[in-house]
Amino acid sequence: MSEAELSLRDRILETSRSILFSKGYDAISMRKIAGLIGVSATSIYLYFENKNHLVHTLIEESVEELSESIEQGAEQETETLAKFVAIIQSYVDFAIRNPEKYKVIYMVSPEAMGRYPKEKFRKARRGYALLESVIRTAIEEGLMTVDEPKIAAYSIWAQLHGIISVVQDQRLDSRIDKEQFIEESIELIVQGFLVRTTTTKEY
Amino acid sequence: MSEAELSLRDRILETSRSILFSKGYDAISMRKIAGLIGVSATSIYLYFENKNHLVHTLIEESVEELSESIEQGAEQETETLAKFVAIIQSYVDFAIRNPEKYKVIYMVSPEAMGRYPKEKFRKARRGYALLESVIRTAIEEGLMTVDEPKIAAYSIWAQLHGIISVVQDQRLDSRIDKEQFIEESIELIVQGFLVRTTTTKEY
DNA sequence: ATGTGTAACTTAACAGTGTTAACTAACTAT
DNA sequence: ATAGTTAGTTAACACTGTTAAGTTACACAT
Repeated sequence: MSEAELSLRDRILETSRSILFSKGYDAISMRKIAGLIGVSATSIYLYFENKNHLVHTLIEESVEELSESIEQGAEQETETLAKFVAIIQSYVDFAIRNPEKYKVIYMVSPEAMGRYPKEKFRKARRGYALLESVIRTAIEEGLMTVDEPKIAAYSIWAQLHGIISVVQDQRLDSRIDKEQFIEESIELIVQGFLVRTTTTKEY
Repeated sequence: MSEAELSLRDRILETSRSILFSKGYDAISMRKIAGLIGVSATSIYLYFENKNHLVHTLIEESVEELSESIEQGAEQETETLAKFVAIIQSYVDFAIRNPEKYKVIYMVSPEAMGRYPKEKFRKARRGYALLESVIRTAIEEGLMTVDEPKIAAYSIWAQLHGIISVVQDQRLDSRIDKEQFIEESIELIVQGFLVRTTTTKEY
């Protein structure tokens, strides 16, 4: 099957992704996508309920790629803490290497996506599930002490998301080196989890 | 000066804010704002360069309120670590109590805002500056060990932003209690900063 | 071979968006 | 009184997502 013989549905996705990555989310319009393919704008509605649904499909693709990245990163390590750090590093690396793909994932809020089938979200949860299980193992091995591993996993992810989005949205002070910021932030986040062999100062 | 005698500029801001807080960002349109005031949409352009500039003015208002909240929170405490935690707590409290105001602050990316005068950003930086100075004091007092206080301050803020935005964008697993999530996340973030009296496990 | 049905697409239109250019009415100072 | 400025207006352009109705082409059954 040659390039030109891709199904229209696939060509729509391909073109949307290309606009999204090159000109950003706001540049995506039904007429622009259709125009680039050489088809009428309304044809898109034969394959996608509406624009939201189309974008949602793009999100799924990126989520899948991110999940795979994390899984591959985790596989490289066997020791628990190394695995823990590898997952974190894989997440950040993916975001830095694929800023636009990362951006899509957090573009549409889940409120708007709520209507779509729930099994699609399970894919997205693979990363947390992996992180959560590593945290559970770390607790068993006495390397961490957290009340709720599920909460801890989501908290790590949220903190990382904060770091990444601040960098990608250009909210950082111009005097701060981005790479150094990310590196030191990961260090700080990881430190929050490691077990203390003696008590720390109380506040 | 009665309500009705507010300048048109003020009424535009007031109405925009009210639409923003009640119906969200997407619901703001020049025609809708103008319609509610009883004036033509183009009149808005007599006071604001464009929609972006109008929204930017709203952002400034919220940034100012947030900065004041943080300053007031910090004033309540004298001891360094207590001050440190108070700043963090004030930031989170403001976000939780004023979700819409918090949302505006991060609505428009600074790329689009770059053209506006730089002195407006100094206000926004008051919070970081305060946090940074507390961190410097904490280092002097031997309570923390961080390489770069400025980076540390921005990192904390980014991590907190991640936690808050994940909660507010409804990205949390429905089984997780939001309050517990925030509370434990703050604990984890703070822990990352406290000085260790002995070495922790290496990874 | 002819008619029926359907799939894949089109055109035209609606209601909305931000923004600009040109116009008008009212007030103010010379 | 006249000229200038201020504060607003209307009309229009070029977009946006989305819907309804129409068209074309092909597959299949009689």
